[in-house]
Amino acid sequence: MVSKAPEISTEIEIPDEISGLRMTAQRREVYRLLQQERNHPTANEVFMRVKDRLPNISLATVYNCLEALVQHGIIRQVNFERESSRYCPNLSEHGHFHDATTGIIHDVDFKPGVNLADVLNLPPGAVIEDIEITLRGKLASI
Amino acid sequence: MVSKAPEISTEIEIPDEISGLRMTAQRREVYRLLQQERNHPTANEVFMRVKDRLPNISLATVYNCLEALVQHGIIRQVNFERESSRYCPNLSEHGHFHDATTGIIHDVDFKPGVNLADVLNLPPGAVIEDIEITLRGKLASI
DNA sequence: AACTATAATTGGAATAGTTCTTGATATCGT
DNA sequence: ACGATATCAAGAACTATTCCAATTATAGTT
Repeated sequence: MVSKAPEISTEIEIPDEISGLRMTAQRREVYRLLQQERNHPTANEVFMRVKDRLPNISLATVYNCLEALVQHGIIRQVNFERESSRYCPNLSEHGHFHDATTGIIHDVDFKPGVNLADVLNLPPGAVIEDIEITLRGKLASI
Repeated sequence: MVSKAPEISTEIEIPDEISGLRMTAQRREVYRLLQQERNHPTANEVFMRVKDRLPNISLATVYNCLEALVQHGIIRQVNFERESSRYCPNLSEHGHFHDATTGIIHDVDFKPGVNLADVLNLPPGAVIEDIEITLRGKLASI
């Protein structure tokens, strides 16, 4: 028996369980796709792309998987206005810049040491559980 | 002819035109309602309340009015996750804190002198046209 | 390995918010 | 008053998402 050559594939290994969520075949492929294509796809885009590997997967399952992954804090759901939700595997606290010209969504990180309470007049006693910062604009061609 | 006594009503006067948008009866009532009830109503809530004064107004018209007012920068549209859009006459740059316990939405102002670029690592060349900051959490009962 | 209880998946139907369409009505400029 | 244009009303249509019921897969147990 010949020993396997090391894989050249860039495929991302995904364990059997993440944060207490069992990785079924469907969840694994949905998550893998989000890791690979970091362009904030919609559920439907995920559905279409994941069909390459799981031809029988249904859109409902993609929604289920995305919801399970979001619930367990493995991915984040991102909303712009009332457009379809988009999904993103970047868990660090960050916002999004939506380039109106190209439609591309850029992650926007906080500068180090920034504290929201330094910036905003929060209502007294407010305990923040979730932050969503979305910017819309254009990238000036320099 | 007896001269009119000064009106006791708290009714808000609205001119015939705002920012180039002609104020029809429907737009006027929609706008007036938003000025009076600053609790970020949905289109449907606006619809139901505005019917007191314009019993024949349709939901489609409420949507049309809200859209026209938003387009002309007279009111702002506010979105939480994928819930129904809400509308708000507060034009100053501000965010929203959504209290998960009561469902109440609080306006959140920036502290004076704060500049977004000081806080976020924006993509180079980004020209921001619109900012949406939404916070979700709870108000600790003190 | 078979058995059972539980969880996940599927496909289609249902839902909800919003937009579109069409004909009627109001408004503006002449 | 008249024609051109804008707005409105009512309901149909659309779309993203959720729900539902039946099937399939999985994990734990014997």
